[in-house]
Amino acid sequence: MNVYDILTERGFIEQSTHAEEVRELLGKEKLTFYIGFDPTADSLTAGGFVQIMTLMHMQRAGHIPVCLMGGGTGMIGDPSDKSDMRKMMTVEEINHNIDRFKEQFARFIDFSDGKAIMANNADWLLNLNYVDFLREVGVHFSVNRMLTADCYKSRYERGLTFFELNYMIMQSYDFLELNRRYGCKLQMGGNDQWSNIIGGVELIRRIGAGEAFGITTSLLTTSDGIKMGKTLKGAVWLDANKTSPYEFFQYWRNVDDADVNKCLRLLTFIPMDEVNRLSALEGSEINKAKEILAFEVTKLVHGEEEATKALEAARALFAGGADSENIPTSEFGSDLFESGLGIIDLLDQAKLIPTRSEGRRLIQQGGIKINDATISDMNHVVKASDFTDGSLMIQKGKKVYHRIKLS
RNA sequence: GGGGGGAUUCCCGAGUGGCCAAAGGGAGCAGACUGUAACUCUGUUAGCGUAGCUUUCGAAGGUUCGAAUCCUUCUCCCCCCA
Repeated sequence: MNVYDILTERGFIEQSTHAEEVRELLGKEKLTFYIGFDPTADSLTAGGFVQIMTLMHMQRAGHIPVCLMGGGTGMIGDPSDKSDMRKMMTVEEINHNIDRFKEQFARFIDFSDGKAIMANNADWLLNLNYVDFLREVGVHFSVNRMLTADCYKSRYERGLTFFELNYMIMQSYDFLELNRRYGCKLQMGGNDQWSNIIGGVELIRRIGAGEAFGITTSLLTTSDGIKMGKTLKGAVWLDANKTSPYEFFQYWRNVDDADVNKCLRLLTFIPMDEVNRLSALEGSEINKAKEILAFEVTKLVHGEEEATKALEAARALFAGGADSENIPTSEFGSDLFESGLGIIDLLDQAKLIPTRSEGRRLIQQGGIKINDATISDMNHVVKASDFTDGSLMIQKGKKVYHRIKLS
């Protein structure tokens, strides 16, 4: 099966510049293609994982992915989808982020024997000669046309700087440069990148550098069209230090019923007939599908061992399973509880609340339980005698469980 | 360069001397209902504490018993004209 068909079937593809031609090309030759990533944070997010899945599908089909780090474009910031200009990042921040990205990519993509390429557009963007660039590249862009692009349209009223207007040109130039360096013929990216991608495709074609294609993929949004991958703590990160495997697992375990199908298609390699069977489950049965979804995604990102731990912890907490070994836990010295520790202090020290006021609020509203008993007094004191076998369970709200162990 | 408008708590957006920690909506959190879902309803959303106190309305000063609201300077943004 042609990888284009696979991507279509799984719902990755949103738009293609030349659907039939690309499909044909992907079926008959080993194609070098690229996806760009802006190093705006020190870890990839759930949204970026869809792009990684795209890379993986393509690599499995024998094509050669180029992971382009936006070391140069990151210094500008993509104006699409941003209501205001993104804050400027320092070179140090950007380089640090790129290093983290590289580590993460290495977990998903095989870079051995030229099976994939890592590139950084800082290599060619930072030393561009302004006049040469304008003469070679700038002449091919019509400002009138650029302004009609969706990503700029929204900015037209709120203001768009020349600085940002150049983003599209730089990204287009990236494609040209990759085309020259590696014979890269295809650029993929999230659907919000459509304008920028067409820019590159047109540039290559106009300059006479041969054929070029673009494909955009589905964004990870909920059925309401809102971006997925956000939690109270911010984004869902792929970095285990920023989002623990358990939290990561729980995020997918809790997606809306309506989003199960999409997540299974985009975030796992589960065969489509199985995906369809799972997402067709009704009522509480669909929880099985969610569990599989959470397990599979966590396995891809954090490995099977961590996924199993997360699954067991979740089952222990929510389904009354026996093994509670993998539940999120903090250890405290037993001397802390000799004379008793205030409930607010405990929540605070276990990092379960951002402020003590939040803790009081939770208690007032009956959102805190210790060993299954609701705590209604905010002056409640937790004593050593509350521990069973040196362990105590705190429940915050309905879904957040945290165990305190004495050390 | 000239003229006009604006900057409010996570976001949007009211508020034009005390009744303002600041309306309303969004989003989040909690409770009820549930399937660790959705919907709906209720509560809640600066901090510390339960007496109240402290910090907050772009920044710094000033007027006043008292300012997010008035004055001065500054920074940034938008619009119109050139």
